[in-house]
Amino acid sequence: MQANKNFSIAIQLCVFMDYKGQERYSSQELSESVKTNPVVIRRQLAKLKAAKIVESQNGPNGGYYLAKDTAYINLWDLYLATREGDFFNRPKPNPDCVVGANLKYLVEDVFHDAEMGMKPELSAVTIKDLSVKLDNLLNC
Amino acid sequence: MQANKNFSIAIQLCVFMDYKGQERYSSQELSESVKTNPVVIRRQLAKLKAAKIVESQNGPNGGYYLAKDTAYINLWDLYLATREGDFFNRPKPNPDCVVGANLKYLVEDVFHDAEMGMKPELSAVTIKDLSVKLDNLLNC
DNA sequence: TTAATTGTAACATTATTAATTACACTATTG
DNA sequence: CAATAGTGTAATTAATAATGTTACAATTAA
Repeated sequence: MQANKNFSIAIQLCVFMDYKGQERYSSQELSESVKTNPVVIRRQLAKLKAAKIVESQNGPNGGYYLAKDTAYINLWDLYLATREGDFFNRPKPNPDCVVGANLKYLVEDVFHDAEMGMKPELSAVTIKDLSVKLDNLLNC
Repeated sequence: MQANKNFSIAIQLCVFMDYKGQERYSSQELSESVKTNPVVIRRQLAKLKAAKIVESQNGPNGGYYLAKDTAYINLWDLYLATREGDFFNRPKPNPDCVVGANLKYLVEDVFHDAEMGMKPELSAVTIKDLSVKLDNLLNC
């Protein structure tokens, strides 16, 4: 269950689109950056579109592009856009065991709080920050 | 890759051992609580043993037991004990793409910080807290 | 000495994830 | 307005990862 691999892929796609200065990117181009299939990328981008982080244009010369200034796209935005299901997985509730039956209720608050504990750290970093960092990295 | 399901299982095992007041628990008993195979449980418990959270005794009437007062076992302890690999998964570095090749370096700091952002929340909750909460839940 | 237990490796199975194929839909361009 | 290059997404297949199982050695209590 590497659901959160999609989070990293989303980051990579956004940094890629920011760093290269093109107007639009086809799912084919983007898939080469991540080394995967264009359809996989389109599925990821569908989530980012739903979160208003990217937009797309159909037809020839179409493709994807960032919907706003990358100084206003932070990693928490991408985290939420790609998040799915529960943050921490749990075994299925077990009705034959008082603990197994109720674990969900015991941990739901603290799991939620733990997840929210990441928000300040992830919010503090934007795609632009990462592009700049990449630039510095390459000029050394 | 739901590696963190093991975290929930570890919590369940510890609460189970605290809540029921037995001296020892066989992997068989514990596996029934989680509805899994005893060997799976022994593998989890091996990690908790390495972290000095549980101990075990071989032979007849042997089994597992908590190594210390549950007021001194918190969820961050269990998180660390069951943690494996990277917190956020990433696609494999792609040498053919400047972004894909360097993503790791771009995100390692913020991913680490995000993970540490959970520490205060998880440290604040002990196994004893959860046992008490379970008790309250059942007496309503 | 027997039986009940942990410890762990090797293997099998299942479930999840990712890749692929296929094709409808859209929009640009000649 | 036809051809083309793209997105959108469903259905299927393949690959991978997670989990479960078997087997057996080591340990220890009775």
